[in-house]
Amino acid sequence: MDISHIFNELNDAQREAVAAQPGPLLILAGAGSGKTRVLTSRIAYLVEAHQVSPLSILAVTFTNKASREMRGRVEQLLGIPMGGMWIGTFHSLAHRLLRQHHEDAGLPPGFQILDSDDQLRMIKRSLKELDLDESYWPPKQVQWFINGHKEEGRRPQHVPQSNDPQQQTLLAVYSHYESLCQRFGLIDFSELLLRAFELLKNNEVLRARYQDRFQHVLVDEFQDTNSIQYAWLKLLVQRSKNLFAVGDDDQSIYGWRGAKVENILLFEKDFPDTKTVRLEQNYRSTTSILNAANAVIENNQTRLGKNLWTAGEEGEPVKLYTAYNEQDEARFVIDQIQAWVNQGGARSETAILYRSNAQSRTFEERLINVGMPYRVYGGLRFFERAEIKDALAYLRLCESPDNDPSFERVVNTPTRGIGNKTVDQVREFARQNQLSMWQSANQMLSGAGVGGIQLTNRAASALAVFVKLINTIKEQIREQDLYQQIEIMLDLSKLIEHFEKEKGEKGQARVENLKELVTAARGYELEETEDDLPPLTSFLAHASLEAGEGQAEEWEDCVQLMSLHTAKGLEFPLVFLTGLEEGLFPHQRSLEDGSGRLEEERRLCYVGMTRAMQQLWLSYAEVRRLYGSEKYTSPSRFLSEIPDELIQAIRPKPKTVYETPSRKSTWVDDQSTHESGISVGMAVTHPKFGDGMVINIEGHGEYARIQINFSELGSKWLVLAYANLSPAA
DNA sequence: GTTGTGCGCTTTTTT
DNA sequence: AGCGCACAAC
Repeated sequence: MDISHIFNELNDAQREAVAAQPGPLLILAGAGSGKTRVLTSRIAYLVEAHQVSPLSILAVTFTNKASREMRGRVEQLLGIPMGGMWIGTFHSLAHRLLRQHHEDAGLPPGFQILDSDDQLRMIKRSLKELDLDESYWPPKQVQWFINGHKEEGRRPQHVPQSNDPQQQTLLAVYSHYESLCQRFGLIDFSELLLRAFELLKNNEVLRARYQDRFQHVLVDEFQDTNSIQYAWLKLLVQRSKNLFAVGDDDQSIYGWRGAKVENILLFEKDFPDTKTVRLEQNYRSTTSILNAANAVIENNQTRLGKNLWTAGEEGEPVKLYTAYNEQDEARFVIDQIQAWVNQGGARSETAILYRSNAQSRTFEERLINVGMPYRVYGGLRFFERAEIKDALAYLRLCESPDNDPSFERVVNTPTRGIGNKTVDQVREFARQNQLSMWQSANQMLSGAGVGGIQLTNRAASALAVFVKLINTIKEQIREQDLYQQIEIMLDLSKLIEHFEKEKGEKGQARVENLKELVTAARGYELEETEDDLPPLTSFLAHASLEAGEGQAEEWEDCVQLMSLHTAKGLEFPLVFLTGLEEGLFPHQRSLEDGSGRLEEERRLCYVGMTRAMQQLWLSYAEVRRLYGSEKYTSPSRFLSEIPDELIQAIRPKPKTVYETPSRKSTWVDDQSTHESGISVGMAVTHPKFGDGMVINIEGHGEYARIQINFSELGSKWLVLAYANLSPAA
């Protein structure tokens, strides 16, 4: 079979990786080195050259988006649908395994997934039942504790004994939480992974079956795997040893949520005959950008070592703008984008990156001001919105009434006279009798006064209305199409009605979202799904595992705003890396709790810089308003790690002494006074544009251009000779 | 059951 | 500063 079409587009290192003999393979793929191409080509190669059946391939990614893209690209490469190939996120694959073998995994057939919100509620409930005060035991921290242990594969009984009373209490909550979940067949995200791991570990027959089936396992973003994910992979390839792992230690930025870069080192230890291939040729950035990024990452001590190079052109030097404050920073960045657009560039080719989401605001304000379209990534996604979660809770309750988080969520939404007191009583009754809340509600309504808990008449009748409502919905949606089921539920529950009453645009948006849910369901039904679950069950699982895109993607040409973490894996011709200030980036928190955190920040900086294809702008503000108060900043240490000759500093005013004392050579545009006597910082009047302040001067004599920030129009570049300026009164 | 007030916190994000 | 949350008053 002719497989040249797979190889044609690859360089030597890529080819070596793609065509390597089966066995453990570790691909260290630098930023922009064609990582995804290698991964997809490998799959295509296995199928075409080695006649490997798609059925025996398992490919794992971290996000649903990445899975979809990978499947699409493989299918494109092979020209055939790859329906039989298992490809998905760790969580979705684990879910699939658990659905198929729920009995072996000790789960009821209708087990439900808890998202982190639901998990938090469940933890709060555990705290309450154990009589622990939430202010001493912050639920978030308990959640962190529980997930941390699960991600390390530890059940409560595996956590090392400790005399620390605090540890013991946390452990007690962990145990209690676990028993609650088990009792009602609820599974949180980390549980999904842990259960799937234990399923294979403890069940020899199943383990053998999947080890035989998946002859080839491939993982993307291997540096982001946590302990349990790696353990699961190891178990799967125990026999075949055919694990193809692609990752980049320099792009490991999720250590704070349990990812273990060390897994890359362990890999070579766990599989002694591992073949390691380095992909070091970068196809994305100019030499200037790459050199600057390399200079930064070189400061990390714990690296496997890798040096990215490019055959591309040198390009423009990386530029640094020192802003007065965050507004000046925003103004400058957006002026540059404006200029880019004026030269024919697209807005969507530009990205503004920042360390923390709070920084987006200043940029947004400015963008709105100049009327430039933009899109902010991050924030609540579709399935995370309150109204959507309400609707899903109704559906879940109809599907599996013992789902307590859903019960609590909608028992009084819209309000129907079931207050806290009543809910507490139901919860307490459930606890005493080891029942779900749904079961409790039913029993309390029928068998009068069991267990000494007595509902008032009013509460009882309100609760009865709710129980009846759920039963009615259940009855009405039987035998209906998925989207009709949702429509019926929305109608009977009066959810739409409820949000319509909500004042303002917000209520309007919520109603829209609910209608969108119906549309989403319609679309979902048409897709072929990989499981053979009832549509509603399948849809609900899908909703838990995939949060959905931010906004419905308007394909308008707009500036992209996102955090550095979100930018990983993306690329843009023009990139602004903003807020390079000590305490902000690297973040204060990382500086405080040491142990490798700073190196992770540096990797984050590296990730940010390597997003840029043609031009990279760095910026920081000398004064930044944060949490209400103004703070004088000092430039990020990462800036001083870039050699002077690779960076060009541009400033709006004469440099002051205290910053970047090391960088003296290349102040290209620090010209602050023009021969005519006009200088930066001077207030001037323009006959047409009015009053403004000079913020930048470029060039000399009659060719000089001058940038003025007009009080009414914002900043503009003018040719000084024609500007006809006069000193402001 | 809804509405108002005061307090505390504030990195990054996926599933 | 701004938001979300918990509790108190209507």
